[in-house]
Amino acid sequence: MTSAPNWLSDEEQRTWRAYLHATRLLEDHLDRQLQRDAGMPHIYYGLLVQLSQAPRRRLRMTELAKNSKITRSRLSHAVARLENNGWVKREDCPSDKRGQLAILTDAGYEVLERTAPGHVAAVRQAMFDRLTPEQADQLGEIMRVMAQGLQPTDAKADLPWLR
Amino acid sequence: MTSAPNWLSDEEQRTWRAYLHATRLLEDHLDRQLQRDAGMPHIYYGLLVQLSQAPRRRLRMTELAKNSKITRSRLSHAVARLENNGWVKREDCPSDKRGQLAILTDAGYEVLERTAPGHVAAVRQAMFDRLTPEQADQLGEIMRVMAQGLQPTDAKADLPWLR
DNA sequence: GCGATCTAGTTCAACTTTCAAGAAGTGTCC
DNA sequence: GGACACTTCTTGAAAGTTGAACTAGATCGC
Repeated sequence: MTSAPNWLSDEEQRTWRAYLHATRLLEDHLDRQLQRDAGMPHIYYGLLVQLSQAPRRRLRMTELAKNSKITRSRLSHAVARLENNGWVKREDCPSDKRGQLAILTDAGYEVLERTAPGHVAAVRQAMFDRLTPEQADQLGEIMRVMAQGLQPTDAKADLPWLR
Repeated sequence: MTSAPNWLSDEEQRTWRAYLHATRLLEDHLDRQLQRDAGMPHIYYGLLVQLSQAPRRRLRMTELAKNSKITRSRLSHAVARLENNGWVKREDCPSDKRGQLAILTDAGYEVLERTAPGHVAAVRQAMFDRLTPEQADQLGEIMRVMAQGLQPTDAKADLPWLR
């Protein structure tokens, strides 16, 4: 990092600022919406959604963490809390004795059934209702590009000179 | 909410999922980058940036909270921590005895000088280097629309029938 | 088979965030 | 000027997150 800093242009700064504002406001908004209506933060709700879409409503912890882009530590705490609520239960993984399966309970499923419509409405109102179809497409493409670039790959894959 | 839920289309779901992934990965990435290089989370760093750009490097707490899209409570805690680090100091507001000014110290300014280039590089690498100029423009416009829709306005302004 | 190494998941302590409550100052209306 | 409502900011406790350390089981190399 010995070269002169490559500062953002005015336009880039405006975009970056808008990105920070929009993402922060939206996450706060959804956190409050779900805390009020479902009694849990947005990310916990997302865990239940993941489980509900998995075969037999169950996933290995690591799998669930990867899908949700959170650390295993955070997931451990989250699942412990959801288990306390009776919305998730754990089982030992039969094929790998280190493994744990997180399983969506019927009670958990019912919470989703009850709260999903309101949540979708909130997402729609904040995002899709305000964007033109073209903008929604653009956003999808942009977010895919960014997500791909940030994906934690095998460290080695990024360091070919070490192979 | 008595009508049938207006579920997201497949395409919308893909976009929403990509949005969640990208924003989560990026925020985590920047948090780690700044925790490592500057010893504070991204949002704290953003507070110092705000202050550095304000006249006389100072802002009223409420102003700073609004600019940064965080609650005043959160800001109180954050500034207390930054004050402990010696990067910010507080002063009473002369014109309003309830008010507090948060002021960037020289030490705080130096932290920014030292760490800003690396942070900008991280932002660039994660976002602007991966997007075409057209996409960057689109993203800016999209984020402005979303932020505007989520702006906590006067409650009354949203409820004209109550005026 | 066995030691070295790697992976899955949890736990602990330190830190951050949230929400509700409260202290203190301002503004308004009469 | 005094009651009332509102704003500013802080505090404290509960909840959530982080990163490192740890246990247990799997896997690799020989």
